[in-house]
Amino acid sequence: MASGELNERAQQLLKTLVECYIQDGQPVGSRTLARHSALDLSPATIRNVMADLEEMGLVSAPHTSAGRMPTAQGYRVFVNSLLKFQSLDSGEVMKLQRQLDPQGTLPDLIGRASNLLSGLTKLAGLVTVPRWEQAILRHVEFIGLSEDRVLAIFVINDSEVQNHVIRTQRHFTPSELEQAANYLNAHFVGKELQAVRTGLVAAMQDVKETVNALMQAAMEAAERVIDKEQGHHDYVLAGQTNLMGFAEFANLERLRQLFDAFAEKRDILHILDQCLRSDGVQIFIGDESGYELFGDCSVITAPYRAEGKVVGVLGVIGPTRMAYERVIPIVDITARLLGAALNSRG
Amino acid sequence: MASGELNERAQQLLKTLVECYIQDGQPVGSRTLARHSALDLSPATIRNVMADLEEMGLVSAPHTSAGRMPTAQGYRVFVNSLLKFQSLDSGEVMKLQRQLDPQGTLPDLIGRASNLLSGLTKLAGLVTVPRWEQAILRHVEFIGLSEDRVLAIFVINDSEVQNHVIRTQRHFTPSELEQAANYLNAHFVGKELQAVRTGLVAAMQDVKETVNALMQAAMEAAERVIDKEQGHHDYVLAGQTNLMGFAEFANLERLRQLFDAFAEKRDILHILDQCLRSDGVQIFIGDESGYELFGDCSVITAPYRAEGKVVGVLGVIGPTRMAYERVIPIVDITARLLGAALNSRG
DNA sequence: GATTAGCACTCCATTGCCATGAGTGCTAAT
DNA sequence: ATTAGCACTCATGGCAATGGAGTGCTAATC
Repeated sequence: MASGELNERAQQLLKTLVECYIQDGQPVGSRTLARHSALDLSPATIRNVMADLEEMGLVSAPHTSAGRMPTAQGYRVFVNSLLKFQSLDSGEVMKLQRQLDPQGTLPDLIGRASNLLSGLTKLAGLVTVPRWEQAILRHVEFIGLSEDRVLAIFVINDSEVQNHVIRTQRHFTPSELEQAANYLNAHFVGKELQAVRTGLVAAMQDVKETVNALMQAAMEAAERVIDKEQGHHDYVLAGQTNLMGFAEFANLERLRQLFDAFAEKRDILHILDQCLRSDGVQIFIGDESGYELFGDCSVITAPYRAEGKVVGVLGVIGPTRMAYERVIPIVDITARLLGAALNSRG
Repeated sequence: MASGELNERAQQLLKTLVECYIQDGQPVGSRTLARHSALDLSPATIRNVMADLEEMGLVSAPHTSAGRMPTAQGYRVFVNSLLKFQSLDSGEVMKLQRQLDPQGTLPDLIGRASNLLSGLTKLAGLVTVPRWEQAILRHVEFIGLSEDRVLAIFVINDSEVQNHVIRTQRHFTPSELEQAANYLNAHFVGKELQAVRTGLVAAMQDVKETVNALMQAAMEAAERVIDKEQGHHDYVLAGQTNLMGFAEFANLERLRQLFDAFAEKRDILHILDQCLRSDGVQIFIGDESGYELFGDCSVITAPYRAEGKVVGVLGVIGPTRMAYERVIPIVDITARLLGAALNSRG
């Protein structure tokens, strides 16, 4: 057979091979394949096809006399063109919707989403904390705490509140603080945070000397707010213990690396970030993510939106040997429902 | 030998037995014990003593022809009366102090403490989020968000801010909101949160009808704040992966139960809560905590204070076979230093 | 009377061995 | 092109033999 293309039959066989392997995690031999594929072929024929698939790098055998298992590349072909999604039954969708009702705090909602993902898929769930691209200042407030400490409260977008303690050079009276807050509210409410910063720099030159020191401090606080708003990537993980069930991670050292990566967050966030730009379900199989660390893992992600804009990513991580046809729709719909929940908090 | 008391020699032997076992995790035999104990005794004599210790339930042998290992009770005697703490070298203390400088946000500080604990002990670190017993209202602020949503901001104690979105029956104008906030600030600032609640109930009857609906909503928000303030136990965990190194947890099922307990938080918090009332380092060995789940774990905790009052607990969790003489002082000093850091945040 | 040497005994862990069975590749027949 | 047949490979599990670490007991010793 030409090494370039996969004929109908080879595809069918690869499909059932992957399915079998996903189901019970053991190399599948020609006889099993013969029984499970709808095709009416003898094991011997199948062995020939397998040899071809192996040459193409889609399957491999752990040793001479074992069956074949799919390679990362094999999985890739499988999900790209052979997979038929399983649509969720409406009961499950209802349950999802119920669990994702928009009540409660934002972190709570995010946590529930992550739990849902892990619960439904029996894998580890990941949901990034949403980040609105444009952060619009709604309100500023200063409250004196002690001699030299002022609490600055920034209300951003719809209901996000950030507060920072500012250390000031001298004491400010309540009326001074109010005056400063009024000034800022009058000039900057409704503006984008970045604009606030640049605006503040300009304003510094006009405003009377008395409050200048405070303004300076406020600006620092604003920068911190911007930093947090833009740089503060974070995600919520759930069900990591689900991963311990899989034979793939029976090796404690392996498991430890994975869990360390979860705690370290950097690498995971890097992967998730890449998905912010895509606009549908994305699938990383094996080390396609670029990290050897995730060697025999797959990551399925989908961005979620609020008011039409992508504000975060959610997904699951598990062994490459996962039930893609089930997991992918779950990730997809969870992203939609989380988006809907965010909108209806509006 | 009488089964009641431990003579000098038996104590000494128990001590070295525990030390040896802690060091390399394997049942220690009479010969090894003879070599490591300062006493000049033959293995045969030691075997006799061991038989006594076994009868008392302080040591046990996994099978006939193996050495002895300490039971939970044996560990208990060890830490209660045989253990000599190892004082930390000043370099380590300096490092601790440096890492725990009071800069940054509160959650950040807590996180660093937890990391330090896990880093120094190579176990899992636990730090509860501090909870000030008295929550004094410093400031209230209402900000209109949309037709029927108002953001309520409560500043509590020194620099803690809580915010809640309230759904209201009708729209409130900014001046109405300001009026309501002024009223609350005038009457309740400086009061304890509980007092605010009862005060609000009383006030509801006086205040004019117009803002009544808002007040009602505010009261709900206040209750939520109180709930969160009082009921919102939480802790920060670090270095859980350290536990994977220990042979005690080589069993994946065992490890999973443990990690699930970390994620579930309930049981862990329950244990930590018990330590709030004690006032020094506390040690749970094996299932002394009351949870079978922590069968071969020990938990070492110490409460930490701010302004003289206990506000939280920190500690570590690891296998019973841990280096108590090193871990205990570390937990102790970390609690002190965290307290100091909290105080100097002013 | 306490301590110790000596000895028989127990039990675990390791090793080597063999049988089994699942599965392959190849070749020749269909 | 497909398939039956066959020799070959390799992982796995059971089994017995072996070695070693350590014990308990008894009798000798200090």
